[in-house]
Amino acid sequence: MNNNDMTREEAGKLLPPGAALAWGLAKPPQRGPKREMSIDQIVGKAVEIADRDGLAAVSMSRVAAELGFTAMSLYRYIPSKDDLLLLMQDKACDIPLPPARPAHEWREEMREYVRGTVDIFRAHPWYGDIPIFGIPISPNNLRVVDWALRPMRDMPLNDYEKMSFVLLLSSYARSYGMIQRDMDRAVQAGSNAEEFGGVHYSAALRALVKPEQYPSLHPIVVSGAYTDENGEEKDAVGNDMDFGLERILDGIDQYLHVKRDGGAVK
Amino acid sequence: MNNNDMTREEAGKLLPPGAALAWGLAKPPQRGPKREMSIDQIVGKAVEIADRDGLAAVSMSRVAAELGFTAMSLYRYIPSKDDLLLLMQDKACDIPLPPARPAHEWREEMREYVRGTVDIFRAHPWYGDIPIFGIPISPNNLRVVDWALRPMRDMPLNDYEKMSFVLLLSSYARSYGMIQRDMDRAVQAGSNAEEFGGVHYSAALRALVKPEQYPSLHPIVVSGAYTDENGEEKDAVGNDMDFGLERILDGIDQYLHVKRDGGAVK
DNA sequence: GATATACTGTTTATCAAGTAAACATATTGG
DNA sequence: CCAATATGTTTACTTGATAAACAGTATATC
Repeated sequence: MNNNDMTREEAGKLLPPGAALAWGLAKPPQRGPKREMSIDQIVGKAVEIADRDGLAAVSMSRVAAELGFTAMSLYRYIPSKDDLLLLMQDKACDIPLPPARPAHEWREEMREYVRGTVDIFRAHPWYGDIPIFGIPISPNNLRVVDWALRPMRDMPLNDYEKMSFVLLLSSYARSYGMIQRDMDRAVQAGSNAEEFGGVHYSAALRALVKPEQYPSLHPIVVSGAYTDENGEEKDAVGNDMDFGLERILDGIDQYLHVKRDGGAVK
Repeated sequence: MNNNDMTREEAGKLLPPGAALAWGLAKPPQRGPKREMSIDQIVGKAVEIADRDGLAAVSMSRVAAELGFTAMSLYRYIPSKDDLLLLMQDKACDIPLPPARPAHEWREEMREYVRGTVDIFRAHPWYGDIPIFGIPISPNNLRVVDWALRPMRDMPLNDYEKMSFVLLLSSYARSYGMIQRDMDRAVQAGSNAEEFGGVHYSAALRALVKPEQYPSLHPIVVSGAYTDENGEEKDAVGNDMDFGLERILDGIDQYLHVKRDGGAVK
């Protein structure tokens, strides 16, 4: 099928409106009064509010109010709140990427990708709260996917294998990003009030997680490793994120060897 | 600190109300009229609604109405909607676990865990839509964590290493579960209406994802692997989920070897 | 057994949020 | 110049969570 000669306008119609906006597929209006806002401005303010007060604080009225307009005015720019969320998500992905590395440094390049992704979750704690609608389809989000693929450009892998590795890395990055975010929050809240989750939970869980029902989990709850008290002393092998990540990289590495040498392992 | 002699009641006070309910930490009322509902019944109905019409369809009024009561009556049982969501999540984790395997079959046991987790996402497509509040603290959810730990019971790993491996497996399972869910949806929607995402997007993305801006992603979009058209023909190495999973298992395996043999690889 | 108490489910009432529709006003292509 | 098309605002509707007051009911206690 020859879809390659589809115009950007046509493409815009196939995408959800928010995605079309993110791609800049919107004919600038020819008549009518000058616009007093811009999509960038709106999304920027929304991100600002979410950074400050969380995603739940982002309402159409709040965003509009902080820009000095009424809620309904936003709908002249963005057709729905879901679209605003998509645009926020894409904005959070608008980060500078480090330069490419030589092919043999693929492990380090993958590490950079995972760190960079985790950093998005830390920089914008609300990022992980946006419901996932499906595969990424917005421009900056796709640049991040492209980044994930970059270290594999010279690997003898087919497209599905590459996508599988992207999934491996990105799902780990997401989960770790969320954990990291929660830990950031705990630190912040812990300094202010002693009211935070983890510590309280660990006492409760020790009373509830019985060895009979939870034979494998029990010792880990008792030791405090489950609720992650004393969060630092585990840095023997590198930090927590790196440990899991290196296992993934080892798994990838091994596959490459097997595929090249036909079964033998390094 | 000697937290072990905390009573279940005391523990309940430290947990969010929803979690306390999930653990059954609620003194049955001594006076007043007989209760006409039960928590199980409410949560069951909420799950039923979510299974049928999605998480957004679960409102206090809808749940109450389908049980023949008013919205406010639910608050006599569950203090807030967030608590209801936690209970739903826990209920979805109430699944039968396969019997333990001998230690040397740890790979298969981990596979079973990942498959089982993915199946939760498929059985309850709303499961992944529930916002994550932190680490699991409800009983069935923790049984699943215990399951994940089971294959590691005899491994020479410290608690943090075990938790890292759990994170590795569970984050992969979550991401793959969500993808699988979306694919299930696409199949369902595709048969009814041709209106579904993936296929439409792929045409649009081919027009937008230019090789200059997306050098690594472009070929994959063009081939259709990104939007996952022709979802089957990639079964050369086993199915899609297994491929990534085997890399994780290889990574774990290798670590075990290195740790035992002090650096050498199998 | 009477009654105060602690419950039950209901009714009524807020409040917030998303968004449709109608409106007055501002630009600009023809 | 003016019809057409925008813009931002006002008004209004809907849905959802949940607080508060209420009327009826079972039990503990006297």
